[in-house]
Amino acid sequence: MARAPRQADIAAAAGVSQTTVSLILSGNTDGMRLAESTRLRVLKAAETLGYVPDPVATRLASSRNHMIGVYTFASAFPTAVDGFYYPILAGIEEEAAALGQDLILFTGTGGLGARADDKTAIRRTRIADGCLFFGRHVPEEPIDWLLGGGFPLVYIGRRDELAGRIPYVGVDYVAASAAVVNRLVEAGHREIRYLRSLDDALSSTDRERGVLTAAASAGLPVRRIVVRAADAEVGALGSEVRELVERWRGEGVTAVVVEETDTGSLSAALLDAVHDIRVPAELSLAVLGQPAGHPELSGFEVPRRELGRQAVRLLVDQITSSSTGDPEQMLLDCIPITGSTIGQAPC
Amino acid sequence: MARAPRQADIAAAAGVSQTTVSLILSGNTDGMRLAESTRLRVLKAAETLGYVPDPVATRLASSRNHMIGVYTFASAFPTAVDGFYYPILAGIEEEAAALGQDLILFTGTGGLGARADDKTAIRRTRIADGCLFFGRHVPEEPIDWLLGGGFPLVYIGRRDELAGRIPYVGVDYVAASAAVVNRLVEAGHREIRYLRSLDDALSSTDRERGVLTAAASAGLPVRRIVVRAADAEVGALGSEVRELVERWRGEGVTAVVVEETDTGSLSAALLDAVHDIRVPAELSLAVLGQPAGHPELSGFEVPRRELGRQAVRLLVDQITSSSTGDPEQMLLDCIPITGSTIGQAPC
DNA sequence: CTGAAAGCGCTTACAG
DNA sequence: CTGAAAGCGCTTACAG
Repeated sequence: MARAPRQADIAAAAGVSQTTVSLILSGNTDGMRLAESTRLRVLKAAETLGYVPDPVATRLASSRNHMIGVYTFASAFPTAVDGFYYPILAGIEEEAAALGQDLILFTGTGGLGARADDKTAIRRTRIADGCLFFGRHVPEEPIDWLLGGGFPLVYIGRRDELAGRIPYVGVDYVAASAAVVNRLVEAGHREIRYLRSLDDALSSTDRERGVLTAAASAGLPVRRIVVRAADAEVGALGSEVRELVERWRGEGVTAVVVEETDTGSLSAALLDAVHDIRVPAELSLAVLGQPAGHPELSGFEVPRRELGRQAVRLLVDQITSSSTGDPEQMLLDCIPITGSTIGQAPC
Repeated sequence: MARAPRQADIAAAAGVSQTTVSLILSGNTDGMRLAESTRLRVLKAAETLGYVPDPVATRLASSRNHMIGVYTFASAFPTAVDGFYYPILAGIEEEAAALGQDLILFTGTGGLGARADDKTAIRRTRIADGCLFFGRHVPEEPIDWLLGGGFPLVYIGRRDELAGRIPYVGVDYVAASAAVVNRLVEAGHREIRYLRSLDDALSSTDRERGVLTAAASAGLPVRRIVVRAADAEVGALGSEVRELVERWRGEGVTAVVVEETDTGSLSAALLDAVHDIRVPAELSLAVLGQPAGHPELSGFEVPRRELGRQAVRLLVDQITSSSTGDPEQMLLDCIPITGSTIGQAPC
């Protein structure tokens, strides 16, 4: 079939120049006196020919394409942790649609078929007007390169690399975790254990900071127990946690606080381990981040969808204002979950 | 800071022409005798300057940018039906990464902030090398327009619109559904009910065709019961299905086949309705498409991840071969699930 | 062995 | 009121 019509075709049909067509179609007619009849003639011709602007050419000429990138360091759709990432992506898409932005998912291979390194792949994000990054890992060189070039970017999750120059939308895990411990203290718990995974991500260390700070100001030495959740085989992790719980019961522990990780394996192991224990009568349980499908668990929920939405807003702000001020960094509050697994401490 | 380097900058740095840079970087040096030293000098300069080809310009000049679009008619990340779409998207991403393609998610608003119609939004997909479409809806005009222009596209899900000219990757629901009924027949069931939603999508009518055909060839009049699953309020649907099940028990029904829809509301309602019934001793159950989290249900599973993967392969095939032959259309087999909800019919 | 030139389809000063 | 021209950053004949 015939090739797609372009502005030149419309110009020929309407008897004007291609420039005039561009001006009229873009609505950019402010400064010009234009015969209304000409305008209508051009619009009619465009309609008749079925004209659609070529977005590639538009972008090349105008350097805005209303596309924002999403770069994930692993897979954007990891199978093991569906419930974790999906709401974030959903929030990103929702807000992007609301702001009229298309999304480019960078798969990390760099579109070259070859196994490109992060460096090349990350640089490719420049095709978009700006980019969202997420993943635990900050490859400093290419991110610094983008930042230095004034390329708008926003990380999802708090970041302190590159001297704090990375814009991000994170979660206030410190406050939320402290609040959970306070709640336990108010319910009379004094022997509390905090179960966390072997993980140095800020989302983990921030939680720990909140727990330990709250415990300290309540004059309470919370014991921190680290298990190698992420690495452990499921079976091994399960029996490790079961032994822990058994020991704690002997030690008079009345409450356990557990960190939720992206895979949910640690909280799952704990839930399994307390299967025969009456919760909260015999033992209170609190999660720092609620796993999907467990609305009964007391603690807090991570505002994942909102995280995605806010990240898009921040990014689009950056793009449209092109401000070179301080990096935009913000923390979102978690959603407190009352649940039914925190009870009064047994006397 | 300085603008992004382009080929001209490399050319200046290496003391060659921009053409030579383009040739060397694209690896398009077959027909030319090129001093290895020049080649290295250019590559070095590109590396030093941190050159990244502008994909927009590349695309405008060469009509390839290693990006494939994903156009969904609603949201790509609908909240209600996570389990349904997620594996398809995961498959798309996986295969796209394997083939070195980035993904553009078209949000459907057309990138203009304004509420653009499908027509405009769909035409925008032309920015990519090709596009995957999914959704129950085929807006014939813009799709025809893309097809007519030779734009590579693949639908996810079987389509018969536009005189069968739409390339797709679908699922062989007819065969899979027939197999389920055959299995019930072999287990001695004669009074079977088929529960389906009020839905005219091919994925629904194909299932029905399989069920009815298999029943007919077994000499068995399967009663087809249509409930308005999709539209019904959850409560209303629940009680409607509960009444049905009660009636069926009085009629001596020994097996129920239920269609799985994207929201899963119908199978959920059925599971709830048979809560007090011993399955499969008193009643056998089969699902035409297994809902997440119910590995015990007999029937088949839709190969969703594979659907995404194959769609990408077909699309990339189209893009790279630019064949103008018959539309590529393929059906994937479902995965039979033995499960534990089909038993021998009570005598 | 390498470069000057045209062209992809637009936008945007600039000139009448 | 409208158009000729340059330019966005590439690729691709074509010419030496």
